[in-house]
Amino acid sequence: MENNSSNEVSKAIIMEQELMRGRDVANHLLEVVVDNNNNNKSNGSSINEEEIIERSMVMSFAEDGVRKVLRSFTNTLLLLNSDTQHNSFSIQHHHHQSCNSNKKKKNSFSNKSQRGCHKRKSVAPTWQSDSSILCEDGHAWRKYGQKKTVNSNYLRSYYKCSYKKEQDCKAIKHVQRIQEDPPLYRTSYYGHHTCKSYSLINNNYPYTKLEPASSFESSTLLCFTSTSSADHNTNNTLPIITKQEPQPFPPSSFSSSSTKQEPMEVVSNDHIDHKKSSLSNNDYDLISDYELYFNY
DNA sequence: CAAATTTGACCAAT
DNA sequence: ATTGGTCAAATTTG
Repeated sequence: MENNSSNEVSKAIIMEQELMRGRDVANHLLEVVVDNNNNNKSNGSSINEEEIIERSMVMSFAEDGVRKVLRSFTNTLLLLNSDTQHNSFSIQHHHHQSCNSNKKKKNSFSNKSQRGCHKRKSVAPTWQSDSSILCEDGHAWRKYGQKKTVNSNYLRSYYKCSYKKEQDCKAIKHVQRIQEDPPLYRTSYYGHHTCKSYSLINNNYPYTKLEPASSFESSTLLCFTSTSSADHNTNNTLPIITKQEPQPFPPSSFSSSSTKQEPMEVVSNDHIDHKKSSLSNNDYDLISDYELYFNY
């Protein structure tokens, strides 16, 4: 029995590692394909026209396919890492017209590196998901801003990959509450992770950790009444439990809404070593009652 | 003390 | 002029 459950645990860990490896490969492949596409466009070499057209069609198809594979990996990781109980959850993909999505290009202007000097991203997110909780997506994020948007009472929080500095990972996400009563949060992801990060299976202390929501909820309600003078502002912030887990590496915590996650060592490509069998011996309820919408 | 978050300033796009 | 996105100083966290 306990043997059985620890089997489940290590199986889940291995599954996740495999997924991450797949994701990394897909990421790499995507870079290659995109690079190739861009090069093809720019150099009008003197091959015959049909060949050019055909090749570009094939490459568009390839890029599209790689993106889909990448999304599948990402989504599966997300599911694997999210808490399962009682949470409605949906994922939506955005189909930007074929390949040439040159969303945020890098700072094409070297001139100034002043504050806030960046291009606005005017493109649909790579993908986004709505969830009744703020669930872990298996990546480490660093919050870098928060803003009230014009048509929402809730603040939008801005996160970038924690490894942006070290690994130049360009992944970004926005999180914003979009609904009050059945609380609903929308997380929009921009770009894919190119970092090697470690993600861990969620343990099973899941939902007990949601307490901050309570203060949030109540203050929101009181907002109209009267004496809740204290904080109007703060009740708009996301009830993120970001108090990130300080633990060094035992993969203990994956609280449902934490956005942080510690580094851990670097991925070893060739072998999966499970040093983590030390973690909780309970078995995990992986995905159970989700509503998932994969619209490919 | 370092590292993460908060918050207002700043900039580009609209 | 307004809005969304980012930076970085100040603050908090641990």
